Amino acid sequence: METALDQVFSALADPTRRRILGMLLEDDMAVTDVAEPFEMSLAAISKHLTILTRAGLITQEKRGRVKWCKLEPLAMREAVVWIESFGELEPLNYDAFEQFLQNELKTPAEAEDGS
Amino acid sequence: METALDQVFSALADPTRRRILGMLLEDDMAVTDVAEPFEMSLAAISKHLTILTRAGLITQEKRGRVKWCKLEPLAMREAVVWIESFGELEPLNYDAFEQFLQNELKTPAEAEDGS
DNA sequence: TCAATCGTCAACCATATGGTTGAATATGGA
DNA sequence: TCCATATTCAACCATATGGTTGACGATTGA
Repeated sequence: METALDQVFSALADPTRRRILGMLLEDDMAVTDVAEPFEMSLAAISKHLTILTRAGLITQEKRGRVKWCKLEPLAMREAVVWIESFGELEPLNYDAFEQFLQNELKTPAEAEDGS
Repeated sequence: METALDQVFSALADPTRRRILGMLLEDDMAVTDVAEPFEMSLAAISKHLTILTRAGLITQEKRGRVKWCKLEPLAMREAVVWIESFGELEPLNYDAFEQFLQNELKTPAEAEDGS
């Protein structure tokens, strides 16, 4: 079984996908616009976007005939946390971790004071 | 051309290699000893170690007939820096994260019932 | 000296990955 | 309605990846 971490790291291992993430930092984008600066087919970019979506690094929402891509930096932070503390995290419960991150992002103040 | 970042991220994308890195956190190890807990051939582990070496995540030094593997955590820094360059990444709430970790590190049963 | 140990190499295999092209499926707008 | 636009699908291709086995070279130690 492929873990979330596997998917995040292998998604980040491709320069095209990292460049796409960098573009999405500016703003949400339509698939066609994401593909525009690349010298490869739209279908190829579409596949890259699927990989980024499965890794949780972006989400895609279809409005009309346009599918908008949005950066989801949460997924990357999981990777950073692993790198920064991979020794201690050995038997990490990823479900609980995900919940922790979700909670923290949703209500930072509440998460801080534990209420 | 494969960048350093490509190599680090794709090296980290494999669970066997992440586990090896975790083992090397404890201490330097001989190739044979690295391979021991895995249910795969020594040759397979040797290949994984080559990949980790090319990514700069470990170094290998041969003393006598034993080749010692040493963790090189600085190589991961480049990856962290790339990820953190994403401005939208809110700084992690380390206090809350610490609490989460403490809870995680208890036995699974304890963590489950929250005691 | 000579067998045992350490680790890699070479050949091979199955599957994954990253790309292509052309057809198909919405949806929007005139 | 009908065409253009947005995106994916399907088939295909070349190469990469992660594993195997068996042979091999280097080194140790009895």
